[in-house]
Amino acid sequence: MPNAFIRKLQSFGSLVENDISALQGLTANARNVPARSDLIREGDRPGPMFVVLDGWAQRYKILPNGTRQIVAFLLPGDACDLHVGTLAEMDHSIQTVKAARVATIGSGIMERVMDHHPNIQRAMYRAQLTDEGTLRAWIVSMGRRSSIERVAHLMCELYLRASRIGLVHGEGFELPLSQIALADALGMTPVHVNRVLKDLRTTNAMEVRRGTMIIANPVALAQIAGFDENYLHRRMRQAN
Amino acid sequence: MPNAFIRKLQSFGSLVENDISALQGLTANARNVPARSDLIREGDRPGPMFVVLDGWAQRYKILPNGTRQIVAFLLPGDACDLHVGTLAEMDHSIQTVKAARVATIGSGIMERVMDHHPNIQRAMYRAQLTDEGTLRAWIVSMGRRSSIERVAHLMCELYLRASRIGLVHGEGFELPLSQIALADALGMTPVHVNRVLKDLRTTNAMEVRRGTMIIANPVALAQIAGFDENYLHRRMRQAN
DNA sequence: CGACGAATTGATCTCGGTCAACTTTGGTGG
DNA sequence: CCACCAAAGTTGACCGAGATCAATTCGTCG
Repeated sequence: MPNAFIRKLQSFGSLVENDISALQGLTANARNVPARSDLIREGDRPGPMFVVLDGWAQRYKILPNGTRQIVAFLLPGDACDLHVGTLAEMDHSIQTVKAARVATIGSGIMERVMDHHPNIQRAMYRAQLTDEGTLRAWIVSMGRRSSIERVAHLMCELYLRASRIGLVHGEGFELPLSQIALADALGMTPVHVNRVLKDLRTTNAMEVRRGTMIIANPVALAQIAGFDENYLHRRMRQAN
Repeated sequence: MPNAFIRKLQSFGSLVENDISALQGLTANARNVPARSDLIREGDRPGPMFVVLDGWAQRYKILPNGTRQIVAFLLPGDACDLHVGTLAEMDHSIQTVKAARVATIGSGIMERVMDHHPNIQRAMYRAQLTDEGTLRAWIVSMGRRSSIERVAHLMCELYLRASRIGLVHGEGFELPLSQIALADALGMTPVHVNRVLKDLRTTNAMEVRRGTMIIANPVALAQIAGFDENYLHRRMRQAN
């Protein structure tokens, strides 16, 4: 079975045998990385591109006042584009959340492969657009949603993404995020995240137990999140 | 002189004569669009891709509760990628802010051109990555910056972007955004935007007069915004 | 067992939102 | 050229969602 990166790209456009073996070659050097290791740090010169084959990672930025903002979660199959030499230095860091398996693709190599494999090029471009959509959704959440809506929305997003890559088993999936991490992703304080989670738990919408998120009532959760009805149903159905 | 779109792509990688004439052909059908016209609406099927050649546009989303979140500003040269058929329907709308000149590139046509022009492909990909960086910066602002920092940061961003495309004249540049629009971009209320602008005005950092933003003290503004010192200096210098 | 990080809960505070009035600006038509 | 109108800007009074501060409790791992 092809790895998570290949599977993700395949979902964005058909790849031929030749494309797949190229990707296989690119990711052959995958290594295991322990939890909470920085793959690259803010200020570093953008180096290689990383691909998460297994486990979770996150992009984050530490502000001058010491607070942290997580800007994206990277699930298996996700690639960390590093501005491919456009920028002089990284404006944020990338770190594993839990133990992960990540492949490293030397800068320039990916571009060369894309030049020779239009299918890969196209799939990467589309993956990029999808990521952008996720970023926009985060901005909407942070700007105009209440804290409970924000939490619910992030959970819906993660649930959807997890289910697309086959990480949902039964009613739940592994959520290796502390309340501190959630707070830093949602622009809230850990204390308030805790209270909101309690709310969601007592209203039987969802629950996090020992690193596993359980969505007891997906419809209720999506309604709290303010998911567009149509959007929700289409996606939730196709996901299952 | 090539149009703003071509100039922007050139800044991301060299284009040959052949590439440029292809782009010229793509944007030959540019038309004038009055202010506040929707180019495409949430729920529409993603159609063509739009390129702003002159004027301002914005991406925004209206939430179920009626509030609006602006997710990006599009300046001359910026393209509105529309998920190229990945998504069944738009999850946000795109609208002109002021009278603008926009070219329409049929869906599929851009992909075909990119397949035949690797230089364009590469430049588009890099432009995409840059846009993503901007989105991440917005998330950081909304999550972890105070209202005055947020306002100052957005102003720094717009100033930088305007200066890169030659829109800064003397100490200021045209800012066709009402306080309502700023509020919707920053996740604040118009009332509070007004107060923050007053603050910035009385501390002589910056000022908006009749649609023109004047940065009296760029260093002070950047300090308020929490711009990374190095980042600031490098960029601000290269911009002038 | 001991210890440290994370989760939980209560008390209190504050930044920014809400509500409401009034002023300024810019555009339109008589 | 001015009267009028709508939209945007401005200001004050008050409120509340979420932050802050602080104290336990819980879980896990050496």
